[in-house]
Amino acid sequence: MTKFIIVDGNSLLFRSYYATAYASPSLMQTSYGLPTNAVFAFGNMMAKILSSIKEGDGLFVGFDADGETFRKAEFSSYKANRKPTPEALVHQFAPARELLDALGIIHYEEHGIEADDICGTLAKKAAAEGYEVKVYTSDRDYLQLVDEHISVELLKTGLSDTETVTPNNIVEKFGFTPLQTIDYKALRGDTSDNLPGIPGVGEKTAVKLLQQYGTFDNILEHADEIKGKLGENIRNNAEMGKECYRLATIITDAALPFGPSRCLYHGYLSGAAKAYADKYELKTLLQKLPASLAIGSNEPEALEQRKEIADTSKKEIALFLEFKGGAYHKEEPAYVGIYDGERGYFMETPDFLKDPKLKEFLSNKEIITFDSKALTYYLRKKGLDLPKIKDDILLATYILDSATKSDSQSIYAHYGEILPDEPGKREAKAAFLLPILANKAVDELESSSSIKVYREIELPLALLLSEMERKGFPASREEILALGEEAKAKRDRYAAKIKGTLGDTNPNSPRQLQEALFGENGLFPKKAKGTGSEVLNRFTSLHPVFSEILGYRKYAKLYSTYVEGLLPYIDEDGMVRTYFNQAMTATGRLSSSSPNLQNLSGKDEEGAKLREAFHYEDGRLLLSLDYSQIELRVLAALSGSKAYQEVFANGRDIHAETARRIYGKEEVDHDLRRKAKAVNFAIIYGSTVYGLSEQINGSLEEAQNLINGFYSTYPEIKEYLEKIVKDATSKGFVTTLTGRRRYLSDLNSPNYIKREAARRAALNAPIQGSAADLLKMAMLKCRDLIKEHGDKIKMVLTVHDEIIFAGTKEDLEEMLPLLKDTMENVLPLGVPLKVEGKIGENYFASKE
DNA sequence: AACTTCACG
DNA sequence: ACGTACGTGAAGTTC
Repeated sequence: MTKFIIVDGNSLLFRSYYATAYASPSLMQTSYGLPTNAVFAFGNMMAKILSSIKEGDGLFVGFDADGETFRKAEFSSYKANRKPTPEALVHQFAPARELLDALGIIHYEEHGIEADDICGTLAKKAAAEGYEVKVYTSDRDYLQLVDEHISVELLKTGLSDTETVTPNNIVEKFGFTPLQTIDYKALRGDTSDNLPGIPGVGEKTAVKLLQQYGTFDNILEHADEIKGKLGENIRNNAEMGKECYRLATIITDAALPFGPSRCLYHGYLSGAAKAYADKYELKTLLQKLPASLAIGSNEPEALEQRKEIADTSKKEIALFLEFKGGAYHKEEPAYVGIYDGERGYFMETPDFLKDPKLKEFLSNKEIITFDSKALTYYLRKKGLDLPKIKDDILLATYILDSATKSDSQSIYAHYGEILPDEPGKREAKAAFLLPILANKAVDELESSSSIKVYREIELPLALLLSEMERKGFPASREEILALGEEAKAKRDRYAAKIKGTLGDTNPNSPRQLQEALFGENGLFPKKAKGTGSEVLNRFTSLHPVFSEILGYRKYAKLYSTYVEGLLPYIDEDGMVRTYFNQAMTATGRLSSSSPNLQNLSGKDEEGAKLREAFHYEDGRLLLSLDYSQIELRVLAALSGSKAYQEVFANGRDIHAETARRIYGKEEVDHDLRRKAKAVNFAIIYGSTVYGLSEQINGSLEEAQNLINGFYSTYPEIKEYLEKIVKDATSKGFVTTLTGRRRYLSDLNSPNYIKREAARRAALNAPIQGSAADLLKMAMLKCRDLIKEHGDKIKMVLTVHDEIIFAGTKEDLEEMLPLLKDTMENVLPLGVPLKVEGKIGENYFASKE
């Protein structure tokens, strides 16, 4: 029989605190002042539990997430008389969970469910699946779970010992059977939960009544037979007793996002445990942990170099490749690190690539990688078939926390591992650790309900992106060069004019410009600070130099960023190969770099000319499909505002319609529409009244009136935004449609500026992030659709709300309506999505 | 390395 | 009384 240990984390942590709080005159604490007495005792207890199990046994810790539970909702004084949790203990809540992470122990908590319900549900499930379950707790309510396959270890005060309760000894020890635990509580109540039970019924009377009548229900039925004050009390307090009965009943069918099989214990990483012990200065923790369950201290001599791929029967293997500067498009990795299920080793890249076993190796294995987009790009470049990718640590850690730094050093360090500097051994150890890290990361993804985004969106998307990167986006070197000559000439003409007014001032230097324009001896002393276009535009009527500087900037930007900057990236075959960064942004969007193809100018005449230079030479055309106002439609969906949704459902102009409703006019001119548009954007950016007033060049009062008007027109949006901030403040993160999270620790910052910035980010991230989710899902669906239709066209670029395809005119014309339909129906939102598309012979023409 | 500016959604 | 719209990347200057 396989063991399955379940721990009530809250119960153990409280006992740990009180067991040590009185014992030592002053609380244990770290050199930086954090109390650690509870985590110390908690850690010792967990070490003891670890010593009692072996690899493959079940081990799980459940916690209460917060005070808001259904019991509280049903019975307002539930646990109301509890003493407030000591502050020194509160500070140890997070470290206790961190300890479990460091030890590789699965734990879970969920808003609205108590630890009992989580543990109870898991205990019954595990027992049903044939595990021998043991539950550690100090709470006697758990005795109701006891059955043939579930025993309870009651923690004694002081934690020195536990009392084992089984079906065989429960009656002897307590006087009632497991299920009578609930009846007992209905009668006796529970002072610590503030449940009164039946007045006048104590331990003795409760046991006596249960022995006579069996159940609380039966007692009520025979209440008339019970004489005297006792009978009277029972009859008068039956309702309260029933209430207590309900509250004491542990839920054993809670909807948990995981099952027992996810809680099997696979050991702890020595590095992670050490990092934890160091951080909290727990000197004796490590020696108490059973060495037999330690993993990760791979012997350096085991990380050997090999000339050939080693034979292995294992289906899952790990590959780790690192490219200089992350430039996997052009660099060669010096070594390939391999973990084959038994050995961690490394090969020189040429040995790996020319190994006769490579093809078969890749086609038969499932690969765990650090960065599957880089790996698959490289394999494509080498003309190799792509393996099945099982896990990608870079993507997994990004989904777990979008703020994670994406370099291997930081990610391994997060799991307490340090990669050696020595080339070769570094790759070997990194590969060796990948399955362990993947296990942990996947567990965390499951408990944070983010496994779907990871498996169904990000992992498959990596493959699509690597293909897009590899194919490239077409650019004409000659045309860009010609554009550059023009831009350079215009830039220099402006430079000469500026020199006439400002002398040797470098127009590229904001500092020198500031001095020359607004300095003590400048043109307009102290008239403004900063020299951004916003500022300069305000002065254009006073002196020609302001427009000249703006002109200079425009052509300087065009020349340096879009001509000089871009040319080196145009490959021999006329393609530009960008990197789509998939683990970069805070909200879930992609970004593009080296070069950035997501910010090519395109708004004015010069931008048009630039975009015209992006085209094929072989007759293929481009098709651009973009979502119209996707973020505002997402807001309509998320907020549930019927009025806002209707505007889109009726195909109306959202800005004009918002203006009509705010101003209460049938006819709205351009200016009113412009202002309403600003409000719509202000809402999704979480902007303040002041911010909006700046944007519309109006008064604070006008801005306030606009916002008030917006909220009274769409009251659900106001409620939605308030709820976002409230939830984010208590939970510490916001989520998108797919459950993608963004953590915002600064929502509780004492610093006003940081707090407000976090509030705005909290308001925007679900909107921007959900739009990103939709686009990514649409990309995957479009790829599948293209495949179904014979792979005649290719996806080549994506820019936040747009996807660009390439192919012949005929093929694009055939696919356009299908792709448009796929994008518009990517997910039912309760508000229609609108996609506009056009085929053109260059990037500009496909957009106009 | 930090700051400023400006290109995009 | 604070300061002031979200998310990016690249280039140039200044420290």
